[in-house]
Amino acid sequence: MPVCIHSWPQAIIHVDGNAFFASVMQAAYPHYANKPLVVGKERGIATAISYEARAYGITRGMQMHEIRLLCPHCILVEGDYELFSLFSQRMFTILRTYSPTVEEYSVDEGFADITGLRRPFHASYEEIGKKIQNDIQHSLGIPISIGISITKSLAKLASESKKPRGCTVVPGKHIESFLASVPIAHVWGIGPSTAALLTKLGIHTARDFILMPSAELFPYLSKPFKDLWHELRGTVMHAIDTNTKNTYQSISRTRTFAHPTKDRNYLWAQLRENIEACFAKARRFGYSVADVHLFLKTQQFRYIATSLRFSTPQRYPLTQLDQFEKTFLAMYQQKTLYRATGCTVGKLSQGELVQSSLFETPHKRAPAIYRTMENRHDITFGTSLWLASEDRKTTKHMRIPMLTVRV
DNA sequence: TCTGGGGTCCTAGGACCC
DNA sequence: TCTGGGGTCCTAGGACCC
Repeated sequence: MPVCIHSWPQAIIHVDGNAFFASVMQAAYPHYANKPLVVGKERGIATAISYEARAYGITRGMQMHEIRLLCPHCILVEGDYELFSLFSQRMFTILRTYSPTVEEYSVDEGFADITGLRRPFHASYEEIGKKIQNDIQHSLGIPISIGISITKSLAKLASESKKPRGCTVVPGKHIESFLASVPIAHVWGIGPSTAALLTKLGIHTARDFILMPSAELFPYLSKPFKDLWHELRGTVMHAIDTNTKNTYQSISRTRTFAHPTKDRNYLWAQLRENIEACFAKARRFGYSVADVHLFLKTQQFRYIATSLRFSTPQRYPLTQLDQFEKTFLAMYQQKTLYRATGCTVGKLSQGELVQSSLFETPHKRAPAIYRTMENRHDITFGTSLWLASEDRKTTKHMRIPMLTVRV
């Protein structure tokens, strides 16, 4: 079976904002332009790194103090996520002036189907790609990389191959030669585990991968990787998904402590905050919650976890507090040092709370209490005071009045 | 990579049923 | 009671992404 089919059965473009968060900050604040800049001050680690800062060897996840050692004059800023979202929306608006079939894959990257646009634009696909790139650069002031090929997976690899400001075109005829230069571990969808497996099979490049016959390869692979094999050979397995994301399968919240701790009250307060945050987000999207997954993470990166299932989906964690606390106490061990807690809620259902079952105590006041909480940011639950006492070392003027809740 | 946070999808295998 | 086979549903956990 030949790998190459026609050069352009369809044309898919991948648009990738280069160092997106850092580039947006540089575009929005001209005095940051062309200077080493790192976003992520609020979390203490590098989230996005401008190309000027990369030259100093700064990498993702690096701590702020390490960054200062490498580059003392580096600008460290907090992320402005509303600003990033605004730039993102404008980037996609520009893309939609070329094609209605656009997928917003994430805040800083997307796909579009540009099949058949050569005639109306009197231009090659490469020229169209460069035009989009220039439009975005001129109106938003941020650099993007472009990849154009015949499937999403190939277009993504194409845009990855040259950053920043690359425009790489891979027609069907050139798939094989292009993929020869792509190490298997760099392929979108191949992680460390699968890369190790494929290497054992003698596959080192993406070209090796697509030239291995399916009869030999597929017994080792699960569905996503079989799909990827087809995508890289030019068969569309992943259509462009134009639906805007407004639903969730799960919502999670986890926080790593500034300092690891054994303190039971502090841990419970932290876990409680994560639970509240998950439910708050769920309510914002109109969800009730049937599954709650709680975990403690030890300093050794071990997870102790428990899942709970409600027969009646819940909107307010307050009504299940006793159960959560019992669960927490069952997981907690005095002598263990913990670094984080977390909560994931799942089995989300739309709509108002249905009638409580016979054996679950209804808490009629919960909605009113939560409405108060959501309108009054200076009020918090009693347990959060433990957070205040622990954080007092670093936070000088934290004001947390207590709301005593009896249910 | 001495390891932050928020997601999705897939699969093996157990439970249960006929 | 034993033996055999097949289907569905669900869950925990793996793998991967930005």
